[in-house]
Amino acid sequence: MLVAVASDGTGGGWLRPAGGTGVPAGPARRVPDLAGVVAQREAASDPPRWLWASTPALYQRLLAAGVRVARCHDLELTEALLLGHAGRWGEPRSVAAVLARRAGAAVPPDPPPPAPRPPGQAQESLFDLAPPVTADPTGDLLTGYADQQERTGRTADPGRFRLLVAAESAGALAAAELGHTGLPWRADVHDGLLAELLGPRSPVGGLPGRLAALSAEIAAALAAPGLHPDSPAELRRAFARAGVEVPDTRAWSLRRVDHPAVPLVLEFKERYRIWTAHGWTWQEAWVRDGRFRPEYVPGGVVSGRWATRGGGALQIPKPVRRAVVADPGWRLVVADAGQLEPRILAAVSGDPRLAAAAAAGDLYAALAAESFDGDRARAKLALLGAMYGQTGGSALPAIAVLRRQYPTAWQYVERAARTGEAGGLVRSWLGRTCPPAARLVATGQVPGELAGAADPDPDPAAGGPDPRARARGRFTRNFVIQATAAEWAVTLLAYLRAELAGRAAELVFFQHDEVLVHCPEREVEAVTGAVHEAAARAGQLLFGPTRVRFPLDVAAVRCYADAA
DNA sequence: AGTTTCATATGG
DNA sequence: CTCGCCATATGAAACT
Repeated sequence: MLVAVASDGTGGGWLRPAGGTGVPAGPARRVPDLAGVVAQREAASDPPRWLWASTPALYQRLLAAGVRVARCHDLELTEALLLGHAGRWGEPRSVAAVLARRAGAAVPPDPPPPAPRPPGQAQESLFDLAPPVTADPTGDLLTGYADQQERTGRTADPGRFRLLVAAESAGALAAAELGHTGLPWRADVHDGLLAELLGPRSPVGGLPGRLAALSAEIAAALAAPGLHPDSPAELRRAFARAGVEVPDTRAWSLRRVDHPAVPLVLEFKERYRIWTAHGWTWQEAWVRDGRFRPEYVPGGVVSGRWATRGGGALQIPKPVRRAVVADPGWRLVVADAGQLEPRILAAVSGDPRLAAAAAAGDLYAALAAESFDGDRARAKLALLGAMYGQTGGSALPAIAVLRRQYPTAWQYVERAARTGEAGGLVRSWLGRTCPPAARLVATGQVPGELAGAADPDPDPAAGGPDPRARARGRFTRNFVIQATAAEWAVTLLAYLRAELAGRAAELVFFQHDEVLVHCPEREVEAVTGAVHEAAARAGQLLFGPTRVRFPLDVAAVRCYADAA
């Protein structure tokens, strides 16, 4: 059962049941308490799949009212996937845009995405700002849904694309829930670690004590009074005057020179970074009531990975993770998928020898034993180099070994690379499509064929192919792996949130191939089992019977920093 | 003064 | 032989 649902902007809304193809099964019903009605239907024996325009626009209000749903169809996310599949990346995705395209009418642009919104400021939600809706939108929703069903049936692999749509929609639910729940964050522990790393906070907003002292020591070591070590240009000039020429002031460049200022600069950089990106100002903006609540954006990255809006949730420095602490009597179950991308390559390519290695707990070790004289590091570099399109460096001989011994896997990524170089589009396992090359979008010359469209602008210069085409080849080569890995991970998340429903355990963090569950100590065993089960089911759903395993490293800890 | 790009860090 | 993929965020530097 499908139920179209829309908010009226004042707490009420419309509901309209429909069949699986989007044909209405009755009239729309207007209710004054939308969250209450949705909660009732969710509690019934056969909760529907909710059809709505946008999960963030509607589900946040339901969550605020304490209501969760099991399944939805997010029309805008689905539209983005369908447009991408048709090579029409970036076109408007609203319900109005779907209907306009269907009718051959002028397509209205989408509203601009919201600015990053630290929870402290600007508490008004979309609903409070938007004018109340007076006309029933459920008819348009169902028309748009039916249109999407038809177009899904015409995709390259409708069965897989339906899985993609379901996974993307489930991911949107999980993302909203994760942002609502938040990551446990001990402000006092964070303060303590900032004091330890940075010293006392400056009352006038300047460098904190420890950084100011380091800055002075660096200036003295380089005989450059008043030096600002956070300025790359100043720092590089100061090193030059001290007789040390460096190409830039990156940490790895400085590490290669021998000068007493270098260790001081490296220490300064590390701590300065924490001060600016995850210091007191960040905490005041993003941590409330013991939780860090980032805003996740499912599908925000071209490869289908999630992004976040503000808060840097996906770049929390390792040392700062000490502030992520479970509540008393609770634990954090930290699960991350090891060696995910090479396992994905084994699964999608069907390379029998790589699949055999991917049946092992340590894929790289198995690969090394088979083909690299047991040299695990070399095996790893070869595989990563093949997936990233490495063309230089000391790993080239190892990459050549891989190419010879695992030809099916090699050809899979090589084919994706050549398609990209030629200006074509590639797809993930479930059918997420890469964006067209930028200049093709700009000129409207999107290739209609997926493979083999000629590059309209080949570089006439001698000495090799166009570097832009080469870069595009590396992008498409990696896209088919990274996008499929994202699909596997979000499928795991979808299964896991379903398995945790009804428990005290809560999903609190998700980062590409890693998931954190906060749960009472007594649930640790069940949660650990659930996450392993979710990983196994994700592999089966995507790839069916395969030797390839997707093992998880799971740790139950009090503090995030204690995992791995 | 406001906006864009660069350099550098973090994460996967 | 930091190289090859995907990102976000900050401050400095360089612009309009």
